[in-house]
Amino acid sequence: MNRKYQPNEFEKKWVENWEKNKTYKSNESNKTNKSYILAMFPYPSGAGLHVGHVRNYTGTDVVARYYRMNGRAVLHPMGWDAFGLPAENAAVKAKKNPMDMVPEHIATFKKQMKSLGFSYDWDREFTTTDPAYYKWTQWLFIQFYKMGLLYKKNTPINYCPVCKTGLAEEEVLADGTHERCGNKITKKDLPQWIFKITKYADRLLEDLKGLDWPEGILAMQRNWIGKKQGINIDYKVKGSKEIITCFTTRPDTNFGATFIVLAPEHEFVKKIQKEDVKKYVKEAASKSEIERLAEGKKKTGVFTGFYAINNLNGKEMPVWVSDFVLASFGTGAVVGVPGHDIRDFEFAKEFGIDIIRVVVGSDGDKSPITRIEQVQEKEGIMINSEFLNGLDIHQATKKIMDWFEEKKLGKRITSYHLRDWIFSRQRYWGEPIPMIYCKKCQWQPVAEGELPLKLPYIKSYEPTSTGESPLATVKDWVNTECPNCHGPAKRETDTMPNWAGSCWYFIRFAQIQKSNTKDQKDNSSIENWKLQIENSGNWLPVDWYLGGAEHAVLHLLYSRFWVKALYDLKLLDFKEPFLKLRNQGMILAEDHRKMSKSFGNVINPDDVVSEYGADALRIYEMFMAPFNTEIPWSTKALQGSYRFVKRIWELYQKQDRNSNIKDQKEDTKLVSKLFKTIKKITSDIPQVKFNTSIAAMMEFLNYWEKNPNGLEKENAKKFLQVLAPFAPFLTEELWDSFFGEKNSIHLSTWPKVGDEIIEEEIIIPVQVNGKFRDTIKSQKSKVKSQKEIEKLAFKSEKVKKFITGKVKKTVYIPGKIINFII
RNA sequence: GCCGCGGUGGUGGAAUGGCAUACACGCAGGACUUAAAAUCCUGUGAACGAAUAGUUCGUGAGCGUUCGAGUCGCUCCCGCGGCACCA
Repeated sequence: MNRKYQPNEFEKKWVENWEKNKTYKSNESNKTNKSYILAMFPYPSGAGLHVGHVRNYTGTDVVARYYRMNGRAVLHPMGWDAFGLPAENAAVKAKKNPMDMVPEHIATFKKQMKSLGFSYDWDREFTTTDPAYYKWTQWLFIQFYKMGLLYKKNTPINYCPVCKTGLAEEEVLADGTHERCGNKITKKDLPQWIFKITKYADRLLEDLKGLDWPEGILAMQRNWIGKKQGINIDYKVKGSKEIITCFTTRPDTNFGATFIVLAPEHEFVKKIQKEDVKKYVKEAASKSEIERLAEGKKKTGVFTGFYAINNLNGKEMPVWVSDFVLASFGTGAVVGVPGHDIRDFEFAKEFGIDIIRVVVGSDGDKSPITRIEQVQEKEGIMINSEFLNGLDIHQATKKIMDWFEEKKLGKRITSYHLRDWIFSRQRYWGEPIPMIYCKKCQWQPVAEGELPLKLPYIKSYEPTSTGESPLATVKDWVNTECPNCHGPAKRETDTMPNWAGSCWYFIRFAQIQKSNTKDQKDNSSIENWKLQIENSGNWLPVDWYLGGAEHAVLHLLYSRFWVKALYDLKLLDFKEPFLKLRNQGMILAEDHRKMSKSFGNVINPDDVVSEYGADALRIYEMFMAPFNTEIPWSTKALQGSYRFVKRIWELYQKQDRNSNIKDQKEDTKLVSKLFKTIKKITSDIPQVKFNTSIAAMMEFLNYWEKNPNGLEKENAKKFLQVLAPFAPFLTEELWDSFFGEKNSIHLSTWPKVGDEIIEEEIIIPVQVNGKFRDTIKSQKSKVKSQKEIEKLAFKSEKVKKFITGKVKKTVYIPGKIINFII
């Protein structure tokens, strides 16, 4: 009768049982009643599952279980993101081939995930390194190439000298280091496959409006896309046929323009034969971007000897060269307005260039600008600007843009911070790029029938310093024939970045259905793609996506881009991959540092499971803090969650399981409290408020323990049901062994509770002059009238002593509060 | 500098504009025990106070709106994250 709580005794049994019965198999869906609930799939590292993974996957699992019990068709799959630098670097370190190592890591991850009771439909599992998967990744690459979204170009790119590969802008952190390995990035000229993501900049920005994503992530994507409205203004150069075009967002200040600055890489600069200019350009080129930044903001520069003419007033503006102007932004040429731009001011001061005030700000200061504090970058009214005088800067901007465009001296331009996506990696462990180079026919895609283009198993896969991937040395792989003219040709030897596989994996989960893969042709072709989408059961797009915020401008941006391109190819009928996104916060170590092997502060979930059971770990991680909050681990607090789980177990053991419902007298207050708890959990889970769900259950348990037999059987079962998403093992065991239920609790129907049953005492605070003085009890269903409340309030000593004068006004909100103003 | 998020007990945190500090951890006292662990019970924002009487103060600071503000508005301060010689 009195079984002790020993989770290890039954957790394993249920893992096997759920697997055998395919309890979590995705059922048929239809568009109106489906929930595709997805956690960002992991890179299976050798370290095994981290407690941070457990937090993310438990939260996602709670949501999936909740919707499943609420009668929705749920797709909740899991797979492995195994290509890329981390896997390869780990393999190099372990002196193993990644192709051998990855399956071992996956086996560990999978075993750990199962022990934690995540309700995945394992029939849909796959790995991005499976040729059966990446043949489609390659096929998609070819479709994008054919639609003109990819081009190959020799260009200076960010290069990690330690990882020996080129990188995308998004992979370089603000401090100039590589986001994977933390080493400093350099620049290197390499021929690259480049994705025209900038073509989609506007749509990537616009469509953010319809997404239910955290504000911070939306802001980061908006910033990263960095859309700016401005104008390109053409300036004639005195004594030359050259025209210098400058991009500016502040043409309103153009009457204050006193100089022009060109980037050292600017085309016009290359034509200048002046010795000091050549010297300056050479020096600038030898400095890396990081060195330039390290020099601080002190302005350097050299005068070209040329003057440009300001179209507005004929003023001659000296043309300078300076490395503070970036060739990669705008036109690589800037018109200097030192009165109204801090950098321009610094430059003008440094080289004794004129400063003209053209805007008066809210401080009313009209005096000449001589100090940096006077530089007026903000709102204001135009002066010294002829036909703009008296306008505010926004009106002036519009007016002068119109003026420039009418005179054909300028053109409105939208600029973006977003750069095209560098897609080549000079590494072994990635999808081979399915392109062939023929001297006669140039670049040709691999024939669809040839896919997958398999990554050869090779011994020395370590990165090289030649600027080529190790595949370049595999001669019989490289040398091939041209798909077009059948002459001799060479394969592309660079591979795709680790983001490629994760760009569309959520689509694959929906496509794969074990039952039909055998009959269904899986060869990469448009027909098969469309067939698989048709047969995919309307799961797409993803309804709930949960994962870390670190992917804000990487995976999340790239996936959105691919989906939009696929929509344009009519290969998908939706434009956004992830409708709702939620981030989980990081779990720090107990010492408030990051968990790291080198600090020796890592918590292994396996150890926690074997000591406290999976349910206690799940409950703890959901209870420790709001889901998106960064929080240090606490073993003490974990023990508190363990006590909670154990007390539930023991409470059910105490109950008299043979008692008949009719014999038992229910404690109506307890039932009312239970229903209130159920209501709270029902509304909390979809809001990702797992911590307060558990607090509510704890509160209820504290109360229930005073009268263990106070609930009849059906109600005692309801408590288990709302606990089930959080503690799947314990609830299933009690459901089965205590209540003798034949079907899984996880497929049972979520308890419904109406308002009418919740009868409870409510407390009405009494305030005098807004200060709380006493309380009056009332019934929720029969709230007392103002007169009754007033009568009771005036009887209270606590209230009476503060009513020192006449009551001027009484504020009574029925059922809420009464406030006497004296 | 710009963008986003936050600041509540010793700690993690709770609170549709209406009893601030739920729930948990920790701590203190007690029960059980030869003892410890485990478990259970009680207490636990601060100040004054013998008090589990009572009063005052109290959600980063200051104003404001309101009968009433942790919550709404304004001005700051601090912390975290992202971006940045971006014209």
